[in-house]
Parts: sequence; C-alpha cells; structure tokens
Amino acid sequence: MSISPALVWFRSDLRLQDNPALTHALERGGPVLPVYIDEEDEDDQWREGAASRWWRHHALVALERALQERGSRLIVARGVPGEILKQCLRDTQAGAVYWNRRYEPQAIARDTAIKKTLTESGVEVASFNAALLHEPHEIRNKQGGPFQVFSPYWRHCLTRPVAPPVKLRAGEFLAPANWPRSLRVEELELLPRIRWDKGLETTWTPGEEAGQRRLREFVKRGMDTYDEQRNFPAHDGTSRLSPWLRHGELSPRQIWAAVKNASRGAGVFPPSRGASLFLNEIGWREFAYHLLYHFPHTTTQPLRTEFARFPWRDDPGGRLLQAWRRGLTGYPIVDAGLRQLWETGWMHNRVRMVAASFLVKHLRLPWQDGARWFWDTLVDADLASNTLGWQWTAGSGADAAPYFRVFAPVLQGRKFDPDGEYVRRWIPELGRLPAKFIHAPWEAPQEELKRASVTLGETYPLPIVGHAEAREEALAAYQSLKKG
DNA sequence: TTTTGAGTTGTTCGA
DNA sequence: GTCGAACAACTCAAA
Repeated sequence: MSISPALVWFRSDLRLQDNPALTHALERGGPVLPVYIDEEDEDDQWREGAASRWWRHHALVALERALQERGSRLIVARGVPGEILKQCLRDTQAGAVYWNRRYEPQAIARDTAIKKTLTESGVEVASFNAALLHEPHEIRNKQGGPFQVFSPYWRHCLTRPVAPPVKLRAGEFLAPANWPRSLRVEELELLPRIRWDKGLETTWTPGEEAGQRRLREFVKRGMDTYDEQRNFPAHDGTSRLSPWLRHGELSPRQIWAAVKNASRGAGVFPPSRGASLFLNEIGWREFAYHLLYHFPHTTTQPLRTEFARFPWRDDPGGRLLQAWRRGLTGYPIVDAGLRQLWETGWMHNRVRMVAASFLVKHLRLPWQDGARWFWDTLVDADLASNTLGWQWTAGSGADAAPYFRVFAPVLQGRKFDPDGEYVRRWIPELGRLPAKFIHAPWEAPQEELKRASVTLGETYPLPIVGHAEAREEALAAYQSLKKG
C-alpha cells in the first residue's frame, strides 16, 4: 500500500534548508505537497505593509523555483487557511499536514483551531520550531515565569544547547499523482501598482540563496569588526540579515551554526567580541518573541501600565507625524534615516534608535504611531521585534531604560556620522554643506548656506522643535508618570 | 524571605 | 577640551 501525500504548509519559513516541517514530510516517505496560502484575515489589525509584501513576492518566486529544481511545485492559494487546507486535503487524498510554528497572538489562536479541527477529522498534524533558537514556552526563570530583563534572559539561554540546522536530503521530491490547482505568485498582487519599488530592487535580493550568501559574507568579512563598525550608518557594518530572517529564508539556527563554524579556527565560541555582540542581537530577537508570546497585548499597549497616561503632544492635523514620516523634521540624521527607510525599506539600527527616540521624546507622539509606520515601510517588519524596539524607546517596556535618556540628534549625528556621509547620501539638498555644519544646518553662517545652495525653510526645513525645550518637556512628561 | 545589585545602545553640567 | 558624576524610581533576578 502506498503512503498518502503530506501537505507542507509554508508560512514565515520560505526556505528548503533547515525546514523541519518539510524534512519531516520527506522522511515520511510519501508524496509531498508544498502549499502556500496568502491569508485573508478580516480582523487582523497588523495587515502586512507594502514593503514586506514586495519582499514576500520575491521570496515566493525564489521558493517556487527552488522547489521546481527538485521536481516539485509550490501550490499557491489565497483565502482562509483552514478552508484552503481542507480543500487541499480533499483534492489530494493527503493524510497529513505539517507546518512550522508562528508566535504572533493571532497566528497562535488560528493555528491551534486548525490543528484541532484537522486532528478531529483524522488528519495527522504536526508543527515544528523553525524560527527560534529557544521557543518562548521553553524558557522560564527560577520562579517559573517569563523573563522580563534581557541580560538574565540571554545568560540563561546561553546555558542551553542550540539544535543544529535540519539537513535536507539530496534529490528530487516525490510528487503526488495529481497536483491541485494553483495560482501564480503574480496573481497574489503583492507587488505595488505604482512602481515605487525601484529603491528596494537596487538594494535587496530576496530569496534563500541570497540570504545564505549574505550570511557567509558577513561571517567572513564583517562579523569580527561588528563591535566597532555597527554604529556607523554610512558603513556596511551591520549584518543586514533581518529581512531574510523575517521571511524565514534564513534561520537563527543556521546563523548560530555559521558562527560556531567560524569559531573553530579561533578555538573559542564566540570567536570575537564582534561575534558575541552579533549573537546578542539574535538574542534580542529571541527575547522579543519571548515577550510577545507572554505579553501579547504589548503590540498596542504599554507593558508598564502607568504609560497609559503619558501626556502625548497634541498634533492637530497630524502635521508633526507627517513631517517625521517624510523625513522633514529639520534634524538631518533623523531625516536621513526616514528617507533611507522610505527608499530602501530598511533603516540602519543606530538611526532607528535616534529616529524613534525623536518621535517619542522630541515630538512626544505615541510610540504606537511610529510602530505603525515602521510596520508599513520596513522589509524586515517583524511584530515581535518592532514591538520590543518601540516599547524600549518609549521606556514603557519590560527592560526599562533610564527616563533621562533622550537621544540628542545633533550629537548622535556628529558621533556616528562624523563626515556627514550618511546624511549626504539621503539628503542630497544638504550635499554641499561641510561636515562641520551638516548635522545642524541652522548653525551654519549665511555665506556657508549660500555656498551650499541651502535656504533653510525652503530647500530644507528649519527644526520643527527645538532640542533643549523638547528635551525639558520630555523629561517633565516622564516625571509626571511618577507614582504618589 | 529578604536583600542586593543591575538594568543595550545617553546627555548635560560643572570641575 | 576632557572627565566624571548626576540624572527617578522601580522591577527583576539571583544570592
């Protein structure tokens, strides 16, 4: 008797290597049907942003091609996952469904319901960990609860073994007798109608292969100097792996293994200070998932409840928010970051902190507004990391930053972009200002501005808020939260 | 149980 | 110009 087919439901794991659900299906011995469902969730308040959709389109095309090279296909559908899966099971006489787990609150609820229904109807269902080194439910502190501070969390994680990547066996996949109907990836209409994606195209190469290439390159050339280089946004000093990670074209286990492999020569793990700090960032991603899983309401609400009464600024007509989004705040380092984001779907991490701090502290606009904008525009938009990042910036999260930490945009610019190279790249209208004035054009003498063809208030805005006053007001706002 | 020390990424002020 | 201290109060982890 032949073995019935198995469905592999691809989601945020658009890769063939280190894909436990896929490997499990192959090892079962029967035909394998890779399925991708473009989800229609009516009440999902975190609809994917356009930049992320662009990436997903190309990731799916790459996955489809990789499957075809192994004599298989990608069945593409659109609709409500539970129903699509049921239909697929009927059409193909499949006896099993496998997938890799997701951790967003809505996804957990939905997957649990699907698992229950399918199991009850006699289908074998199994889910796997493909996205994390350590799943949130595995990690507990000594009191048995979730960690809420990064350092002890990560210290604890580092004492645990990390599973090696799951190997995909060589050769072709066994195809089913008949394939169900499939849409073409183009029919999902993930690409923008208006061609604003040129900047994305010239910046990124989505797909598992390109992600692996970038990982190898970074480990070889960038990792050991990561500690010194990562804070300079004009340099390519960060890994830039986030978008591949986000779409699951790359897994943290693969990253871990690559770093381990690199440490064989050095004889220690991690092999360098740079490597150790790089793994810390992977740890922050893990921590973000840990927090999202245990505190699912924090995607929209502050973890520290007193922040619900934070005195946000009144912004009639949303003018301040709009200026921030467009990169027209008058603070070059902030504006450069927001323009890099708009053009490439990505922003350097140092600048993310400065730009986010500016929104929350200088403009005193709700961090949720910033989180929404990042969600819409980042190719690496990840609910867990985005939530953690913004709550951390606002000081409303678990890992409380000192209230007095207000990034000074001019100082940050001078410190981390000393030659103004980053600002010049993203704000061409300031391109001819000398480095001395580029982070504070309003301090430049008239003749310098004239020579650089800059007319403040016309070719480039004057600061929309003053630093000193904004800082004072922010500190006062934080003071007002104090109990008693 | 109680206590202690620490807590990603900073800025300002005064010596 | 450089340097160190001050900047809330609180929560969490661990001893």
